[in-house]
Amino acid sequence: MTQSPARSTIADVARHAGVSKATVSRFLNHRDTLLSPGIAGRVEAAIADLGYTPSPMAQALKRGRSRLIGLVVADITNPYSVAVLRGAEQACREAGYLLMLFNLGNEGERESAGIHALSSYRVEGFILNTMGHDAGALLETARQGKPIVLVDRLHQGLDVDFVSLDNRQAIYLGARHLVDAAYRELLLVTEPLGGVSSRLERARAFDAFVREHGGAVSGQCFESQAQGQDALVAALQAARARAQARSAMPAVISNNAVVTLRIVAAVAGLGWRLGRDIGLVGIDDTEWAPYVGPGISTISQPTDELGRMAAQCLMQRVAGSNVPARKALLPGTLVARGSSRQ
Amino acid sequence: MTQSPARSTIADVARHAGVSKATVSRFLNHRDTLLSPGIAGRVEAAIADLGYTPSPMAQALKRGRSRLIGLVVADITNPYSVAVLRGAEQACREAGYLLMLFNLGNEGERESAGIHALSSYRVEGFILNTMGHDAGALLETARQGKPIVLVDRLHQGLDVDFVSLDNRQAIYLGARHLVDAAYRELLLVTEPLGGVSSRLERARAFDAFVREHGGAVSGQCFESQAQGQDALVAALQAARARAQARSAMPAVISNNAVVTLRIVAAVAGLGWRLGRDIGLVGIDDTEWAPYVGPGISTISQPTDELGRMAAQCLMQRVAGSNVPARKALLPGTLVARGSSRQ
DNA sequence: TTGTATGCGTTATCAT
DNA sequence: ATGATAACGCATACAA
Repeated sequence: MTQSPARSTIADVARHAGVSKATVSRFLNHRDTLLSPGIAGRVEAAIADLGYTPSPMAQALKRGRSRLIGLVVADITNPYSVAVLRGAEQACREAGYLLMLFNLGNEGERESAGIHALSSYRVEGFILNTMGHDAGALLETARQGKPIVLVDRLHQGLDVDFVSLDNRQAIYLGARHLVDAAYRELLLVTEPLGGVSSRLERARAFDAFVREHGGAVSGQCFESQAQGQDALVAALQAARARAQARSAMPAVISNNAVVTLRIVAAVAGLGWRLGRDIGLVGIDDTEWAPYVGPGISTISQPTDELGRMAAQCLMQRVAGSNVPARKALLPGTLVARGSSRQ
Repeated sequence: MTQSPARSTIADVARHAGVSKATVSRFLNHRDTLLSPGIAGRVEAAIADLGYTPSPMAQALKRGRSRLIGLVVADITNPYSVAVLRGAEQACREAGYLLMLFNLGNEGERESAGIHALSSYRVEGFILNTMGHDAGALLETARQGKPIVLVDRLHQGLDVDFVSLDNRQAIYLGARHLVDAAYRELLLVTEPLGGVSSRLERARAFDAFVREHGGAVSGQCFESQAQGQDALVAALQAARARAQARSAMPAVISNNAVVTLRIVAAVAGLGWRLGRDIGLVGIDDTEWAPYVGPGISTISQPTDELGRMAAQCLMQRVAGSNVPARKALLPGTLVARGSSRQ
């Protein structure tokens, strides 16, 4: 493997074109304003000749701007995170930014480490989809004037842009759909609330929905943990018993795709059939939803939009905008399938 | 939002501790070898006081080492890519490297742009999971002495480290399992071969398997495209017809999770039942595999291992190792479920 | 319009 | 053992 010449620098170009480094730099940055016709051509040719590309590192050092955006996700394995990531990456790229990714792998304590690592690379802003269990590092970067956009999860005491599914609308959409399909005993299954804003909001919206429907509809909330399949099975059985006691039909609203699979497993274990013995609507529409059991009804999140919007909010801030913190709530859409047929 | 003081530099620390910049730098880099007891303490205190962190940008500029690894994936939406990414990120982080991600979004032509973008940030090496339709940029970076590790897909004319599922072993494992379950008419469904090494290898292994079994087992290969569901349905029907003509059972081997879902959809559309009317083993074990139909039998790839190994190979190269290009083939494991019960 | 000189935050080479 | 200084690649204030 022939070790080829190191990549050329602005000095090389200058020498090659017989001009000064400053001139080359000007050609790069102020081509239109300050430039002499003949020289410009020579510089351009030299750049092409040497295949010169500016070093973003050096530029960052000089300008204090890195054209880098930091993205911290709680768990890259979560399809939701990936979907958002996708949209965000696209928007950033189109704006000439590159994304630096930090995955917490569900170890929330590492959030601070992630922020610091990215921060040290002088990223110009952060997109965060984390639990927010580490307010310190965040407050610090916010105080340093680095823009932050929160996705899906709000963090306490942090007055920054926020992009999320309209949780209330989504829960109402799903619950109403179930009620319309004659289900009357509802169970919201969520991962442990644990102060996570989106989960709390959904739980609250669920309560509100049930309350608004007086005695006609009754509902409970169950916090499911990965290890606690037995408890989930029990909760399902209890819900069905309550329903049968008043000759009603039970149905479950699932808080995300991971929980949906847990419910599917529990239902299968009980020998029940979705849509016949128990209804189900899950938040997050996945590629497999149509093919599990009779098809899982879902509330689809506009994930690409969420990612794009997060990135765009951030770009505005990076560009200097100083408007008050915004909250962007995007609506979910219902995809009805067999699991909620009456 | 109070614009807090800019982050402190090595000069600040030096002033604070009443020493020279060089001394601080020494404390940071050669603490053990050259150091006076008292001074060290003062520097350490100053660093703690000011919350100083070195700027990787400046370090990169000076050292020519960025502690950055570039990861280019064909499609971040592909669960396989994500799984590998996960393993790679972890290994990199543990080695003190950060990952810069570039997603092609299935637009292969952007590969060159991605390589160049990352390259300009002076990443120290590349992990690539792409189609390799753009050999130019790759050859160039290889010639620049930047290590490259290919994951899953080999690129022509590029003699670099390669980490992948043992495709032959995986296909044989799946095919033998189906034959053991009394399926005799096999159909390999893959995305269009199009010169993608992993797909070609699997197709070849499949052919070899069929050949080795003489007339007892017969097999065909079908290239499925996203838009061509009808063609897939027809291929399935044809396979079943061939099977029935010799009173045998048909079964499908799917090349990856995306194709598996297409097959599931086609089978559902035909009103067939997996495991009864047609067998199925899919490469890639996903979270939903147990819950689709009677459960999808799969060949599970050691994705985390693949990612880790790719990263570790790269780290070795980055550290200067110059051993000949390696090929690491990791075995898949069979997860038998309802879709292949005889 | 172009060139010279300086500094961004580090590290390394010289001195001392 | 420590300090002054140059250099990494670039952009800019200033001088010409």
